[in-house]
Amino acid sequence: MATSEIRLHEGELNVMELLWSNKVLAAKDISKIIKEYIGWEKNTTYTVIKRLIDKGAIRREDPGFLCRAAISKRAVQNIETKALLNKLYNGSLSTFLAEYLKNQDLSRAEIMELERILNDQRF
Amino acid sequence: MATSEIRLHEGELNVMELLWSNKVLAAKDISKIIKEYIGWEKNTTYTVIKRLIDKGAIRREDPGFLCRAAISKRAVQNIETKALLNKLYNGSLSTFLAEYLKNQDLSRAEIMELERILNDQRF
DNA sequence: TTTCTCATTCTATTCCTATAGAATATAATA
DNA sequence: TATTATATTCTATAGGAATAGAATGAGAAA
Repeated sequence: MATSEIRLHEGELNVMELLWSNKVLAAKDISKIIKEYIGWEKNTTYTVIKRLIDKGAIRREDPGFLCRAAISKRAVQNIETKALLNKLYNGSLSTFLAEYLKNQDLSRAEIMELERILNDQRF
Repeated sequence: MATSEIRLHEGELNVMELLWSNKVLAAKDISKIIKEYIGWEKNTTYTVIKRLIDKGAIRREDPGFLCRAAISKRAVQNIETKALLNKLYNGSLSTFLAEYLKNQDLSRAEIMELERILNDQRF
């Protein structure tokens, strides 16, 4: 169903991030920006935009070849996060967190920050 | 440098999971097990094993075409997790957690479980 | 309206993944 | 040892991703 299955790759996210921060952008402007920041030739960007339209991640509006995100960053985060949890952590956030803490080792301040985040959530 | 860059895909993880739970397995046995559980033809499994050897994720020992994981599950978890955090959460676990809590909504019990995990870490 | 420039689309290459058939080598057995 | 079965390697197809050159179309300027 619609947005629920859209997986985005690194390259595609370059474009989507732009659209998430700017409501609407013309394809030509996207290609200019990406040329400047990432170095892609304009054609590369157009190809990626096309793929994103095909995937349903971008809506095209004419005239002007305006692009608008058709999927929110939040949705993409959910999809990708779920994918990672399923792939390596039994689908479980607790497992994820426990492993993460074991593997990295966070400063006391960082841990407190996480606790604060959890607390905020509590109510 | 060595294991630090190894990205593994769904299909490859099927094989790695087996090696992470069983120290050593002969390629032929892996292919039997995967045939049974996932349905891949043996050749498919051999191809994937080969790729994993090339990538440095599996070490082959002969005679017997024995396979042994050359990268730990923990390392793979780290790599993939870091990739996700960079990709969508500014590389930050706090951002990740905050967003996750906003997006899903966990039961009080689940949140307490997370707090417990954080506390355990504290010392 | 001709020319030029920029925007857009088409086509193509390389590489990786998924998948497996065909071929060969090796081991088991008759 | 000749035969059969199983293990292993080789080769191949389709499809997706990254990347961009070439061709075309449309608007601006002369």
